Amino acid sequence: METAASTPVVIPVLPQDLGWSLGVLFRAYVKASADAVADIPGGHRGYLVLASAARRRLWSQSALAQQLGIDRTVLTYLLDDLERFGLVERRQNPDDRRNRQVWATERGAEALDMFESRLDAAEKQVLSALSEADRKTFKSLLMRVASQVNAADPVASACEVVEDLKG
Amino acid sequence: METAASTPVVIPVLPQDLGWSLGVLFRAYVKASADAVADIPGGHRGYLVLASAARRRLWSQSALAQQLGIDRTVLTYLLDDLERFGLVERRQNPDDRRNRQVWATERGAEALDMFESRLDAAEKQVLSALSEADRKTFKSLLMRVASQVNAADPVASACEVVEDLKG
DNA sequence: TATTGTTATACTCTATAACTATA
DNA sequence: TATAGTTATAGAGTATAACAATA
Repeated sequence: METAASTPVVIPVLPQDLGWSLGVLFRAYVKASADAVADIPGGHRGYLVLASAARRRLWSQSALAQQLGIDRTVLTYLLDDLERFGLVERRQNPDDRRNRQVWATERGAEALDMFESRLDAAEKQVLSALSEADRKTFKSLLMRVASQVNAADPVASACEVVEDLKG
Repeated sequence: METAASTPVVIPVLPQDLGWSLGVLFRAYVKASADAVADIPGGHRGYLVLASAARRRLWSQSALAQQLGIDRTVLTYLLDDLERFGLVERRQNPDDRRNRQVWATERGAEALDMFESRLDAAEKQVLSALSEADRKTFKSLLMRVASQVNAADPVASACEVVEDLKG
């Protein structure tokens, strides 16, 4: 063992890598929120489906799947579980009976409130390195980036979202 | 089909969710950088190993694995591929012959330069929603958060990293 | 013919456990 | 006994393809 006196404590080469930083933060958030969403099938992903369903039930399953960045076949299984738990339900769109809209049940809406307050705590824990002001700035910038990225995706362009809203 | 005049174009409920935003951005970055790291085994992950090896080769494999958020057994396969491509090599630590340090080869160091310049482009594309100033702010805040989160991880505390530096 | 959602299958990725060698 | 790394196996997660219903 040498003495550590001459060796730098931390050489932050990786944090400068956007992919590394995003990966670290994403994994940390998933881990920190695991308990918060333990009661819901599909974990954090299931929560996002529930949140989407509660806020607006105009999405078709395929649009929802792509918004969440998952395969539509995966969403089928996810919805099966969420429906079994009585949190959401599938209703046929009368205007286009091919697609089904995802609705939150009353019980689902109530559960959502609980999950959200729990997730707030997880979020604060993960972002605890930042001051309140910096945290707001960070979230605001992140939101802008994510929204643009999501809208720019060729599969789910803003146009298609509008189309979907009409359906 | 109704008229879209009365329906809002985008109802941003999901962007307020930290997990959703992080997931969207992370996936977008991975996708945007796919071409940039197509030549390197393990893709973006392989790049991170190479970057770590080139910058400092003091890490043991287990420390490296945890820094990257992957299992140590996964790193074994990753290193096998990187070594086969002649980008890195494993050297036994003379002070403790149980662990092996990961070094970048000369060829690996040269390749790294190329990958980095390519990745810069991917990064700018993904963050194109932000101005130059905002992008700097965002990256700075993200780095602070990721660094703290990574240091706070019980498995790889700052102390252990220092221990590792000595090895 | 094209699209939505479902089902069954196959594949990839990751973790678990057992093993070797060093300490 | 404990740890670093490897290997083989099993499992979870994901995508691919074929199908039925609807447009």
